[in-house]
Amino acid sequence: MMISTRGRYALRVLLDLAENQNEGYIAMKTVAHRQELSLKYIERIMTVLSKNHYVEGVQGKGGGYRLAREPKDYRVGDILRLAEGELVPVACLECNAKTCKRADTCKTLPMWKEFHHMVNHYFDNITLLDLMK
Amino acid sequence: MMISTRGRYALRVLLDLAENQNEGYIAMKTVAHRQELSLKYIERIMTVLSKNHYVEGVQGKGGGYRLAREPKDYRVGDILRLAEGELVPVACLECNAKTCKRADTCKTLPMWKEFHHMVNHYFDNITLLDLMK
DNA sequence: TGAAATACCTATTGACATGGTAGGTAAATA
DNA sequence: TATTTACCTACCATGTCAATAGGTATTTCA
Repeated sequence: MMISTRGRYALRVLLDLAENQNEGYIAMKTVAHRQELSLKYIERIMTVLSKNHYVEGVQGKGGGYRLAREPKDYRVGDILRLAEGELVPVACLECNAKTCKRADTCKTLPMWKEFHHMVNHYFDNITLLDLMK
Repeated sequence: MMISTRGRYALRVLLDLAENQNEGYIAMKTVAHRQELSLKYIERIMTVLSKNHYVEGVQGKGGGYRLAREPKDYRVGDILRLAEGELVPVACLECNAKTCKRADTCKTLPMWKEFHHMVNHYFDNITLLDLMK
């Protein structure tokens, strides 16, 4: 599995925020209920999004999260990479993978590389706005 | 991670067999050494390939495996699906996943479906012969 | 005919990721 | 002051991955 719940839930929450943008700050309790997700789990995911300025959080009563930019300025690829770590479908391509000594002669590596590129390109060409339609 | 070692090793072994096709039956001991893979692990992978007639195995001294068809008749997608199980990048799409009750209204599902299709299409359009070049 | 080499079979294991849960603290509002 | 919220840290159950271990059955070759 390449896309886990972390990335998928992050996307769904952001999408929820996007669709209710006019409501201002939205409590995760509300989103959790609407999306039928665990509040605690969402909170963990939002921490990352908040620290990377994908959302703005306000504590206290009446607080919550809201998008930091326009839906059209969120690329799905960025969201997934942030939530999941890297969007790498094959271990050989991980950035911290010690270079395989067979890399020079490996007949499959080019295929994996092209695939990797295709995957990222696919998700980078979809925005939150696209998903709202 | 979507493509694990099982699929990648299966591919490498088949590719090795393809490139040494004229040698007849090739012992996995040889391939394991050439590819720097664990013999025991390869054996487990080959069992599946053998049962599905991707390779023909002969026991005993001088035995080994050989391809059952021409390299051009092996699709990478088929090999990966056989070794890995399914080639599904997102859990919602697994065939045994109980249908999500949000599926009808889910705004992300179409994206996952298209992605899933793209992934399979990509690997189904590559053959062993392509990789040999 | 016996030794060696091979595919084939079953069980086990350590490490790690996944998908959460639990239990709080800090800040803001009503 | 009570309540609501984001924010923080720790923990845990489960499953998958990537092998390893130890054998058996079959075939060839000397």
